[in-house]
Amino acid sequence: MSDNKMDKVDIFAVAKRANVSISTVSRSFNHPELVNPTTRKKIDKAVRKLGYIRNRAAQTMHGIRSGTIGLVVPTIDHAIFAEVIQAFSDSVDAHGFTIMIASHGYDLEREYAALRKFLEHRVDGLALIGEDHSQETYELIERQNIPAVTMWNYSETSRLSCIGADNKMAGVLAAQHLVGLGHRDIGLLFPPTKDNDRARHRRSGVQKILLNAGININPDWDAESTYSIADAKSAALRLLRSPQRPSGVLCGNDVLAMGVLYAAWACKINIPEDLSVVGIGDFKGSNEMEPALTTVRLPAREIGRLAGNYLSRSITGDLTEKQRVGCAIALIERGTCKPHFGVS
Amino acid sequence: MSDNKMDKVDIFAVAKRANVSISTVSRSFNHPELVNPTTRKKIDKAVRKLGYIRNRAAQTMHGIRSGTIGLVVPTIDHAIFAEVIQAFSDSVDAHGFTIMIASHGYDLEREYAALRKFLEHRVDGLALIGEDHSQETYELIERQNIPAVTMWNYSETSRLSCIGADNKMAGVLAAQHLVGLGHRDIGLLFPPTKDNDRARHRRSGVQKILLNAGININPDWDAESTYSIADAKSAALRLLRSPQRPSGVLCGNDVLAMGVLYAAWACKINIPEDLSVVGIGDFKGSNEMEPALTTVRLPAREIGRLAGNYLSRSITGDLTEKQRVGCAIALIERGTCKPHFGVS
DNA sequence: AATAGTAATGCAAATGTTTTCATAAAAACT
DNA sequence: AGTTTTTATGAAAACATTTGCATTACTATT
Repeated sequence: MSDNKMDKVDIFAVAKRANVSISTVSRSFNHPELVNPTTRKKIDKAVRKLGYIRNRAAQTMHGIRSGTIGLVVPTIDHAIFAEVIQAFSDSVDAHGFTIMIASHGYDLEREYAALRKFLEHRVDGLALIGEDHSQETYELIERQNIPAVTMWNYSETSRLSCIGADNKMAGVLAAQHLVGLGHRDIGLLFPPTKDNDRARHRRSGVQKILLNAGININPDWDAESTYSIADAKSAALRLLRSPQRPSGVLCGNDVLAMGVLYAAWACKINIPEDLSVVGIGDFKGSNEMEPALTTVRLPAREIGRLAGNYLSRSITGDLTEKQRVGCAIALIERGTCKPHFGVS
Repeated sequence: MSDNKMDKVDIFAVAKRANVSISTVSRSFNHPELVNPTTRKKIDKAVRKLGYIRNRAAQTMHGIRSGTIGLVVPTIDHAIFAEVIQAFSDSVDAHGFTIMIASHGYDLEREYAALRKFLEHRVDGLALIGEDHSQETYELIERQNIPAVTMWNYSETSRLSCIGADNKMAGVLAAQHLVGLGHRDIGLLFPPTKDNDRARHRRSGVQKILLNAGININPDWDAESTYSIADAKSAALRLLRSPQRPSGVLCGNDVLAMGVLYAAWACKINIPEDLSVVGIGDFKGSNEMEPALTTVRLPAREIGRLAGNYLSRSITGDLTEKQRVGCAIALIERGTCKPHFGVS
């Protein structure tokens, strides 16, 4: 056998086969310009023959970066997080980093545990979602000497670097649109706001506008749903079947809005003639629905990309300051809203 | 300052502060029963005071497992992969492993590169999607001494362990259903099948049934679309606007089917009265559509969970043999199909 | 031809752990 | 009280690399 896969193949094996010292082998990887091209060729050949793969753990022990970034999200299985993860991943991948990922299911204790594990692996940077984290988590991150960034949230006073959008403003825009169209009987469909600053801020934006307009929310029309179409649809069904139903519904995000659309069809309620619906997020597919969903656009891919870049560049030392980026958001008028002139 | 965050805090720092040797510190982590409870307390206190976090890289160098698993998927931002990733993640997380993730965008060279990186990090196991991989990739994996599993595909003769479903059968079930309802003018909407065994096998199952039934596919009705609602909708729009349109459409997966549904609504074609649609996958939300989507159920979460368990247990040594698991699939009749009795 | 400079390589220390082996102290037996 | 056993701890080697320093062998300069 030419390749004896049983013997461990480390840098010594390569050195032996190429008839050089391990220093030379190491150098030919890390500073190829310092080694004679002929020698380099011998080494490359030995490497290929033996199937040698460098041991990053050993490098990391030297204080060399691990080349990994830790990413913790509430859940992966989420249209919106999947999109941001993808963009983030593409971005850090381009810089040569490898992602470690974990999801905590909106449990901040699990989030803390995941971060600890990442730190044991000596990740070079950390990325999180939103600004709701345990005190312990914040302290843990600040104690380390590595960059960290949160995505989706934006605030001038955030404790960590953030790249996101003003969620309160998103709620404001959504509510203003519906109110501006003359709606006063407005239903709400939001996710639970505990440990979820994005949902909480959106909701508070909505409430501010409704308050200003002198509209108060009928408790029957104040629905809650987890992020799941099935859940959203059944919550919306209850809402739409209440004695009198609202003329418009504001949703915490597009998936919930989709649930409302389905529920409306199931009840033979026409959209937008009989009911106006506004989402938040502008997920993939929201533009393709029939009618297309009116929503507030939050640029998921841009956020992921910018965060990935920021983190990568902070790690390599190109960037040193904390950064707070608020991406532009805008109401996208499509087909799910109509002016309302009914009796109030 | 009590916590001098500037000095590097390693096991020596802890030992010094607790007035013991590093051996004792190490032991108190790995074999706590061997160290005096009083000493242990001192050590714990020093650990907390210093914010010490163990260095997994150093442990890994010792031949101790890295505690990581590498997962490569075509894309993360995909309803179906997101679901399988989530289930896989939850499952390996329960076993204490951390996931490294990468996506290759259906480019097998990038897949190979991602696997190499994982191996540099000395992952304890590998998970991939499907059976279409480069020769190099297979050889790379087989050369290593770690377990690997592929998800979504199933075959008695797969080169690696697999946990998935018989995709050809999925195509067969979908086609049989439509043919069984009397449809003979059948359109197809499939993703590109290059380097995608799942799509290819589904399609071949469909073709087998259509051939048996003496139906051949009108080239105008043989549409292709990437996995994106926008793409699927516009492809479906072209299909439905062709001179004569089919009475039924078979789709490579549920997202494409959703595109067809949207396209149909846009064309004022009633479903299922004027057009029958069958998907494959039974994604989250497929049951909530109006009408609910008739599809072939593939158990994404189960696949992810089983694969995670299999890999974890193979790593810890509980399991040693290669495994090939075919999960049950079934046609789920819902609201998007109707018998067809028109002229053929 | 002698000297200085440069290119290529090797030696050995360092990195942060775990673990084996040795040793000391304490506890349990006669 | 002396011996054996048990418990608790430390010293040092091992893990797979990188890198500063030393050394050797060329090449160019006087």
